[in-house]
Amino acid sequence: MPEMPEVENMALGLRAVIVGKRIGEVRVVTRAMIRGPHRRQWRRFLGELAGRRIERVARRAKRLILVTEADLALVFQLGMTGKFLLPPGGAASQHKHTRLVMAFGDGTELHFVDMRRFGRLWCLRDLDADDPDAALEAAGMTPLGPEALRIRRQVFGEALRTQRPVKALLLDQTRIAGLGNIYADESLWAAGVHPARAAATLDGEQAGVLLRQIKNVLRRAIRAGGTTFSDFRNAYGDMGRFRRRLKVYQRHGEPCKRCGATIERLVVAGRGTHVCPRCQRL
DNA sequence: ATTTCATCCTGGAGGC
DNA sequence: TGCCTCCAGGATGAAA
Repeated sequence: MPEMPEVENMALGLRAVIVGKRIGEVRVVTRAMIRGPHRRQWRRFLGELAGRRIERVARRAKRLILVTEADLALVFQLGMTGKFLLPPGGAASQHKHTRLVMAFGDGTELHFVDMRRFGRLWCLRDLDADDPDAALEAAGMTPLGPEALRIRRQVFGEALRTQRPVKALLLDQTRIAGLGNIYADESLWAAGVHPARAAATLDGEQAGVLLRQIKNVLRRAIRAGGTTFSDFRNAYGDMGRFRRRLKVYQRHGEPCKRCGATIERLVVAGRGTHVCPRCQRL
């Protein structure tokens, strides 16, 4: 389940390898993943990529963006299991769940692999890589809130003015963009806030602590290479190292690392939620 | 308008 | 062993 730290690590890995490469052919294996205004003409759009160089690899929240010459852009929304692989054997090692193959002029290949097919690819033109939001919205993508690592305290406070559970707010990409289920649970534990608590009941100090912990958890997860549960790998196939640093996620039945109470699992905002009943009071 | 819920999809887990 | 059912989980669009 790639969240922002996983996508950031994918972007880092890809950037080092594919920026400057010239695209040869793009083969779409699963065309149902194609979105955007050029959906009907996807074959033509992908044909236009041929011969162009990759200029940038960018990230916006959980979306990974490849920008080519002439400002053509491929925006990947990775869903549950989407990932990129740079198979050393090229086409010979195509994976069962490969959905798209980008072949480069030098003979290497980039594979997009997505077992559960929740991943989407938006094809769009005229993307300003320094400020992609306008183009993303024009293409029909859901508008995103501020990046979780960049959101300012006051904006976060305004987002909290709702009776929804605070966890639902953290998962709402239109209010704060980048968190998913793992890092929402981890941030709430670090801040000592119960996920089911109505967001608006946090006072100013608690809101500040929560935001600091969100940024802290995300930064540490990025540095650790992300979290691997079943499926995440970076472009080289390596697993993330953050899993053993997790304090609550998927640790139900085990002791809290802060107080020793038994971690519980419940459902909040329709999602499996992990909480220390002693450290995180309602 | 705001919030919840079903849907998509597959592999793995658990029941019998 | 093997078949069956159930479930996770991000984003979306429909329903409440």
